[in-house]
Amino acid sequence: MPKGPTKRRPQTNSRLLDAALEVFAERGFGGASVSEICKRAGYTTGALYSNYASKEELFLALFERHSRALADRVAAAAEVAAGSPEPLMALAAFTSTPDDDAREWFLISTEFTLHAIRNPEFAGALAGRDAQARADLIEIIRPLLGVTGAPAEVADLDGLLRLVTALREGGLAQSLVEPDALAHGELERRYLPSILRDLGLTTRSQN
Amino acid sequence: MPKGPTKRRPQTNSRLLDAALEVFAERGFGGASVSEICKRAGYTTGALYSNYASKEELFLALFERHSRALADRVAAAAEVAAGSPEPLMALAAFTSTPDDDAREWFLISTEFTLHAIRNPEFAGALAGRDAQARADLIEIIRPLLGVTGAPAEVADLDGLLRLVTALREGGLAQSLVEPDALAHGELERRYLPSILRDLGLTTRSQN
DNA sequence: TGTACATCAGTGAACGCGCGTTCACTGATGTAC
DNA sequence: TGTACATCAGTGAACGCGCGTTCACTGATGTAC
Repeated sequence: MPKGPTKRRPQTNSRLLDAALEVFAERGFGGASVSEICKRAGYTTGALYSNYASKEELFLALFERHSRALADRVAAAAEVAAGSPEPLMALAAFTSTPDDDAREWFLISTEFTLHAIRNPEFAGALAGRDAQARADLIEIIRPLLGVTGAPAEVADLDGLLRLVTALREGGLAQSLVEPDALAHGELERRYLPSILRDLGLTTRSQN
Repeated sequence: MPKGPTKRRPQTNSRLLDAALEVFAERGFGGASVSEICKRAGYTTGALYSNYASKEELFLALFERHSRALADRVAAAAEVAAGSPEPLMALAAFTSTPDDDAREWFLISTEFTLHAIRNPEFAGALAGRDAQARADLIEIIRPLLGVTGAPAEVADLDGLLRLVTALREGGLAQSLVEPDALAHGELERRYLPSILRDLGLTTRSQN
């Protein structure tokens, strides 16, 4: 006599979320249909409503999972940055997504951003998550700067990370619209060094 | 016996486009309903189909009108920049939208971007328009640089304008999600001067 | 200037379709003995 | 270890609703005379 969730529940759940990611990315929240999501996940629509109260709740659950994935990437970035001669540039490059899921990652992130701008209650959640990600990155960066003697106290690192985020998202939009005109990460590679130099944050090397 | 479009046609058309702008911005393409657009414009749904073949054609017409508006802003920016001691910064600030329609402008632009990423045929149209806008801006910038003796030939102005665009769009996304955390145009004001200086493009003043 | 009337511009009811959601159900799960 | 059976997890048909689109129509427009 089962008393709690069974073993297959989490699997069903994650398949639904995988499918939701695909369909929301490809058609947008309004354009995505519940039945297409379920079909792609290999279930009937009832399965979705056995797991979530509504299409919007599924969307919010996807946001939660996406947020955990972001936190994982941030953590992974720590290791890469620590071993690099130019930790800030390494972080900027690594926090960017690998090329093959850049498209889906951008589409769903943008969907979250639009949802936030249209729904102030949700904006708080998105802002909080992004602030947390920046705070985690700062924890990584600060000691690296200390080690190399950069003037960590003058730098508004949070502002700098906002800049990197804007550059990444804005650049990605252009890259995805015109893949041949602008390579992924091109803007960061090209213009970030000027800024880091100007802020006195270039740490170990100088090219 | 009228033989072509009548006088009231263009007015109907522009009211439909006004309403479409509002509703597409607020609900997204998939979430916007044709009947809400028509109601807001003060017509019945038949009026829309007397002017456009489908919801998507209306969306594309809105894109065309938006593109003309962008060209107008670029032209207006020329005059402001010419009279400024720091023409590049003035351009960056002016090409940014006035605060009150920043939100709607961002939402609809993002809707266009998403549509482009999902529909390669449309991506060409969007890329072409943006390339034209950058080319027009370069026409404005180049003589200003010449006059002040900056090394215009070393600068990849098109790339620089891509950077400004990314900064504006990426910054706007953050400002609109968290209005109190980041002011409109803050990133440009704060970080562009470093880059211009680094590229040798600061022209008349230096603060 | 005024009227006739062909053409144009919107009306508004109706269309079928696919949407998000519900629910009575069947089969799977896994604990208790 | 095996069986009984309470609970859980999905099924799949059905729901009403609002969607995008169509079309026969009425009234507005504006040219011709």
